[in-house]
Amino acid sequence: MTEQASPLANGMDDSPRGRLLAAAAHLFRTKGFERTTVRDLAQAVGIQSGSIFHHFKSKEEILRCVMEEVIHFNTDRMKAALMQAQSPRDKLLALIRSELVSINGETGEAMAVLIYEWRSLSEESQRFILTLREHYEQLWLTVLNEAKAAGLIPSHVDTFVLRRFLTGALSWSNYWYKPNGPLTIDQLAEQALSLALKI
Amino acid sequence: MTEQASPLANGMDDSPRGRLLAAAAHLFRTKGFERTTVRDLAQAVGIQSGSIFHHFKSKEEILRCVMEEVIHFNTDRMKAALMQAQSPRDKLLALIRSELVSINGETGEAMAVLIYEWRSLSEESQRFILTLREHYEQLWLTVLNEAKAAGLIPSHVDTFVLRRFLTGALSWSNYWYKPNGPLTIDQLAEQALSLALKI
DNA sequence: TACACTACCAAGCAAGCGCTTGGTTTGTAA
DNA sequence: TTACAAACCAAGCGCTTGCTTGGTAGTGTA
Repeated sequence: MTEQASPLANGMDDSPRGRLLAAAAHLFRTKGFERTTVRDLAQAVGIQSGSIFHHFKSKEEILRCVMEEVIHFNTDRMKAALMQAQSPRDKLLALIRSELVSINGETGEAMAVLIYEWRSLSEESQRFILTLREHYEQLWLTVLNEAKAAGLIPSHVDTFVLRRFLTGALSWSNYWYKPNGPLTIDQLAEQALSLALKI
Repeated sequence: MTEQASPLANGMDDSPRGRLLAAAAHLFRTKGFERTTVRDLAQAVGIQSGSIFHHFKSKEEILRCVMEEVIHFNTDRMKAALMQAQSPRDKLLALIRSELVSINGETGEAMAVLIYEWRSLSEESQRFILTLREHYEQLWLTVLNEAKAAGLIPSHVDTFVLRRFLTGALSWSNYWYKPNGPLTIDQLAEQALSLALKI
């Protein structure tokens, strides 16, 4: 019977831990992980820097948690979007739209952290996060292969390569797309779909 | 009468300064700018950390010089490639090929630094580097618009958006493409061209 | 009332950081 | 041989970093 209005569900709620994660996503995105100090983070939520370590055992654990939360949340969102779609074309549009919303919507900062702060994770954390991403990527490949089987993608196009092109193209939108600009997310998704399909 | 075999011409030659820039490109790429210390850099070229500041006045200046060198070198390469091409299709392929070589060839590490270490530049350096990039981007837009006029790109596709999709798609290859893998740069360029064109 | 638990503060430690300083070596050329 | 600049070393300064420590206020439970 619990209500959850927060964009990141159980992960970034109004608890002290949740507020720390939300502030971390913002600071890691704008300043970068290395340039963000635990003192910056503490100031952002109004506590002393030492108090952070009551909630997380290290600065790196905060980074890992931000990434973990955003993967879980956006994988769920993508699955939900996929369930609403029937045709291969609609399914692919759903994936593209979903990923663009992840990148440019409320979870955009955390997504940018996931994509661009990878190096700052320990090797152990990298392996952990990678296993979470694999499931997400499998959904993409399945839909792309369906679209190819349906003749929407030319036979000479490699779907692995296509997915990687799309990963780059869509994630890059984080650097230039302005939600309040002349282009809506839906229009952007249509442009991306016409990039992926030959029709 | 001077001969230049070095990939980065006058910028990253065998001078102490050139060796520092080459080592910096490698370290900034693999560890990130912030995680790379001047002591790391000094060790890589076999000098004391303090001696670095005989060649550069700050660590940030080293980053700026790496970016400056790689832009100059790759803009020149792209112009040369463009001169060899005639048709709009060949021109676009030349641009794509040239950018993929920049990203995955000898200048790959420096290109990755240019793309992903942007935030570590001072605002003043950002403005400076941005003016260098503008010329490069103008070449791209001209060719894309020619291709659109020739009917190679559908009229509903925005060439600004297309260029940004391509920027992301091509630069992302730095993260996954393996030069010694099953795919050659030329094959990758063909896949990217078939992404951009509807033919 | 006693106990346990969460959340936090105030203070500071050990290590690492970019960078400076004063002086020494090395190569070049008159 | 002398002169001079480029290249470099050895030492360390002042500061910031992530994190630790010992203790306290507030809240819920028995």
